[in-house]
Amino acid sequence: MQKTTHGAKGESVVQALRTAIHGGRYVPGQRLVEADLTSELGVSRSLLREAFRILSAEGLIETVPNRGALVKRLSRREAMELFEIRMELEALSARLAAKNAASEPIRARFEEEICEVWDESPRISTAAYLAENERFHGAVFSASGNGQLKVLNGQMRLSLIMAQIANSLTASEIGKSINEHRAIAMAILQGDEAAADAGSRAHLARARDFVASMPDNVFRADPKPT
Amino acid sequence: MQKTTHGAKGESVVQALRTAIHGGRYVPGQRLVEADLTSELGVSRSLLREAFRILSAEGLIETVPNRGALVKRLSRREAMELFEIRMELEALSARLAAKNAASEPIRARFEEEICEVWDESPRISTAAYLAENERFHGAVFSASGNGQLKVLNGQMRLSLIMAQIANSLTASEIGKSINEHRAIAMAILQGDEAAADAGSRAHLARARDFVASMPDNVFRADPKPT
DNA sequence: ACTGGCAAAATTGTCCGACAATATTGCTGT
DNA sequence: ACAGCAATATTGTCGGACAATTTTGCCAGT
Repeated sequence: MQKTTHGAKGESVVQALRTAIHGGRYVPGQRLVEADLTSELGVSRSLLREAFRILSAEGLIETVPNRGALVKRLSRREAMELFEIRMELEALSARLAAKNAASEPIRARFEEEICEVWDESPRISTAAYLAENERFHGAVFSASGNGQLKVLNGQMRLSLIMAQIANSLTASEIGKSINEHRAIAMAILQGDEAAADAGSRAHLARARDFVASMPDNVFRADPKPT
Repeated sequence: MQKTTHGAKGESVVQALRTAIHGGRYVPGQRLVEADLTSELGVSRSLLREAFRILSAEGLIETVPNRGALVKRLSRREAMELFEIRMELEALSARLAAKNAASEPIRARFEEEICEVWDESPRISTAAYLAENERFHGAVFSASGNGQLKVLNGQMRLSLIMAQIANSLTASEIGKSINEHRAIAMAILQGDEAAADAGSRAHLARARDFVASMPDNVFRADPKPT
């Protein structure tokens, strides 16, 4: 095993920060101080700042001039806008996946990635559900066969929304979500595009309404209240 | 007028590169050498590299380890995937815009931004059409009122696709495109969501088919032809 | 105690120079 | 025309430097 391939360090920094944010180790709104992170990650400011740019473009962090980077905290409006978009992208993805279900390798991969969905027992923890949720949606996007779509999915900041509302998730809500996952999975595996589309939209609509029902304090205050 | 607000230089570099690429001053596939650009733009390598990361995340350039940045050249597959997505996003955007047409300020702004579409005379040049095309689609996304959607639109790399096929554009194709723009604009202004949706899809489908008809050499060779 | 205000400390924006690793170019002899 | 190799160009990453700006901590005054 070689040292490092001269130029993979940058990517590893990005990855480290990404998983730290996804995993909730840095919470929305938290400030990311360069000096702290450079010593913590053992990289120079140059690399860290390049990583910030990448994460910023992904929407995971945001940078305020002269104040640096902070973990993005979505406003209610942004969250709703994202759901509006997500509904279309997920529906498209589900339709494509259903069409692709005829292809054996794609189908096999998909079935393996989502197998946990068939487990009807309650989930062990909220964190476990959040991870499963990301895996499920990721699997659908992968099965869609559209690489660009999968990239765009990464920009929908699912994990940020979840991090902001995680505390309010109830077992009942989680149960509903997983039941819907199951319905979508079945539709895809049966190659039923219309059902996959409708199931995805229903799933997203319910999730959207749930998020919409959250109190203001879980969201970043919207700019310009006149 | 003050010097600069301490920290706007980075953004200006990004903007300079962006417009240079959009405007075709750097062509797809062209390599972007750091040393050249730092002296040309008068900034340090640090800033230039940060700009590269941003542009890369936007999909305008791509970076190969140890070879640096080059203007992105889309493969046929990527272009088709983007059209598939764009069809959904534009249709959504058009529906939302149609719904918003009832709002006077939004409507006024939209009408102003797309006024050129009513001009039925042939366009002065391909470049003029390309600019008009971006303005039109941008206007629809703006009128949608969904900020995230507008951001996503920027990631669809319309300008890259156009740069790759610009030479093959005929006056007839341009005419068709603008007629479709007109139809979409009318549907939006009349608040006819269904027509706006259908018009957008038709427009995108035709554009997709046209791009699909291009010969292989305008695209980047696809990886893995086994 | 509380508050406004100011100086000190922390932090960011930007530049520069350095050096190893890798890629590209150009020469050499055949 | 060409394989091989050396010279050169370019990227990846680091560390330091310094001005502009923000944040913090302290103090006087009411």
